[in-house]
Amino acid sequence: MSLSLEELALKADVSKTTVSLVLNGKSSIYRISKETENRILKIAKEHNYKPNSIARALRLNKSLTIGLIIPYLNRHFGRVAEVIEQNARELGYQIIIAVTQDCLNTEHDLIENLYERNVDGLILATMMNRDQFNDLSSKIKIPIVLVDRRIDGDDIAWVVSDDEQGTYELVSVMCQEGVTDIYFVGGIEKLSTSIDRLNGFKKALLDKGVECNQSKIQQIGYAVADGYEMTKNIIERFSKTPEAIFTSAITLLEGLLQYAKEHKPDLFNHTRVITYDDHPMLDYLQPPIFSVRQNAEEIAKKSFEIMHGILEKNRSFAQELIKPELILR
Amino acid sequence: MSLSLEELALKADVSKTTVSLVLNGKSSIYRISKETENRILKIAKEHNYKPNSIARALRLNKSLTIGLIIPYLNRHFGRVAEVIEQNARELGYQIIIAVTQDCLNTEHDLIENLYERNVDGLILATMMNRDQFNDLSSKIKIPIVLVDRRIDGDDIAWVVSDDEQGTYELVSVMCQEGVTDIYFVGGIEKLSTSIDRLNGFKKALLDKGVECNQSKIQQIGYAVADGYEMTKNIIERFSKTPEAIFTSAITLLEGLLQYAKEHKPDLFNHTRVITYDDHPMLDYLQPPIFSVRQNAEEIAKKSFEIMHGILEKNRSFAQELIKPELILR
DNA sequence: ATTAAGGGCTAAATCCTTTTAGCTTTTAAT
DNA sequence: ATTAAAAGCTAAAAGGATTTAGCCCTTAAT
Repeated sequence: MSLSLEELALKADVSKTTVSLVLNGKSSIYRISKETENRILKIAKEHNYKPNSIARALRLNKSLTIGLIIPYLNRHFGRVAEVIEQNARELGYQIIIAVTQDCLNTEHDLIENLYERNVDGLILATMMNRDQFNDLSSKIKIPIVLVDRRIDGDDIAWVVSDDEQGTYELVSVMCQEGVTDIYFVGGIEKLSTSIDRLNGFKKALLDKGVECNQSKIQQIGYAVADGYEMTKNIIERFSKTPEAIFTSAITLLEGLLQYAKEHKPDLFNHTRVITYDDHPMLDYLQPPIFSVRQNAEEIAKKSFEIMHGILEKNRSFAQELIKPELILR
Repeated sequence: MSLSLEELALKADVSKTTVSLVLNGKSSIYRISKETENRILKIAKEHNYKPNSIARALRLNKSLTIGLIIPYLNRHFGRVAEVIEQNARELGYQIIIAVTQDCLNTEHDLIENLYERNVDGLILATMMNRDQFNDLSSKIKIPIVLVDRRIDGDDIAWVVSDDEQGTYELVSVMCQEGVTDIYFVGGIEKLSTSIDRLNGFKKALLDKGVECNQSKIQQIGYAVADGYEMTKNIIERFSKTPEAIFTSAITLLEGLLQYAKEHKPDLFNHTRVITYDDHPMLDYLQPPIFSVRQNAEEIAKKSFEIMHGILEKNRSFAQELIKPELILR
């Protein structure tokens, strides 16, 4: 294992140039004879030659490595990461992974760090706004594909779930059942996921002729504790128990469930709960909680596809809205 | 950004050797004058110089990169990966991640691949047996730390949850309540996780004077479908409904729940269910399902710690059994 | 017989750092 | 005044691959 071009050249009694040319399929361009070519290929195979990837990266300024920066490796992003890795591997790329914990500074540090470490591209679930992103783009000369959270812009590549449509459809189901007194338990306000889900939410209500009351909308963050807090606010602030609550992430649903268990065990007697994000365990909760399942596999596949297109087929940026799936129980 | 040693040298009007020596803190060893040193440091700072990590890796034969190979990026391994990444980052290492889907061939390919890509070490949730591992070790000249699944051997580094003890304690709780007719729904038979959990299971029963009937033990695999299958077998083969079922992973519990929902909605009326692995949603299932929570954070922390010790403090291998936590609801 | 074209291969530069061995100049000691 | 030691720095090699420019030899053409 791990012998060098030079050693191969010695064994084949040719120069390392020749070996390199042959192994890179340039025999005919450089008129290496069939005989020499076969000899070299045979010896390379016998010794299971693999080019030293570091030396290659140095020379070619190309590391076949993609940086993946996401907030957490939770169920959703874990699945996204898993599928990105598999797709990447098939095309010879490796994935360097790093988690931000939804901290903007950490995100910046990580981007800089991976950039300096010569990744060929970055796939990013970002917290940046448009200005911050543009700043970054001007400094960084490698392709960036946003995943899960988009930033508007004509030349920004992204792949996200169709959050607005998904939420719209889910909330519409409630509306069609005549339930329109729905509370919105939201995440980090400025992220596209929040904005889009809130828009879908409002649109569904408007379609039923209901103007959404601002007091029914809360947005703190995506942590479990935030879900707990927002549920608490809803239950304690209003005398009337809500007809329904929409949590815009599974973590927020967890927070809601926790609050309900501790302080409002009869919540489900009066209140329907629906949520963005699906989870298999929801199948076993009583009463049934309707949900929207994001297609993590498709999101992952497309985002690497776009990256690969930019890196190797000089395609330019692309944007993809992935259809989520309504799960009614 | 990204200017080279040579360019810095030009600006500082010294050789690149001098710049390199200064930036690597070897000024005094090589008697570089304070004045020159400061000048170089200042210029380097002004231009935010960062050494090209690829060139560095080539020269030093050290990439500051660790390969992490795990079966899936599910909740457990996702958390492990997340914490490993954070710990690694603090010490200047990057994590290259790859998933095997519990396929031994994939695992082999990945190990070879990462090894050729010059990772400094491997953290591995392996499917290999001892012979396969020894074979590998002789070929591969970088440190390996096993995580989650151990292989017996005096010189093999591993960090795993104390599966035997955890299962023992959990099953003992049932026994103390007088429930000893317990069925074992297991995973991939040859893995240490399965072996240890089964041992803990048997030991708990033996302590109560109950010899475990082989027919109550099933081991297919860790997939949800396997859990479904094993539950089906238990329910359909035996006329008497079991007093209790132990699932040895959360995925197997999911399979059980699915089967129960479809074919045996009254399962919980007669049967207690306990499981290895915890999950927040379990808090909201009725009736309560007792569980064993693995300390993913500690597992992750220790495994990187051992790796780091081997790489930088020439410590040798180490083995750590991490205490899990009983969760009684 | 000379030139041109083509066939078959390679030397050397390049990517950027790190590190060894050693050069030149100054200072101190005898 | 000579030698030895110290101070301050650098040339060049090494690490392993890729690629450009070009060498040498044979064959064909004029």
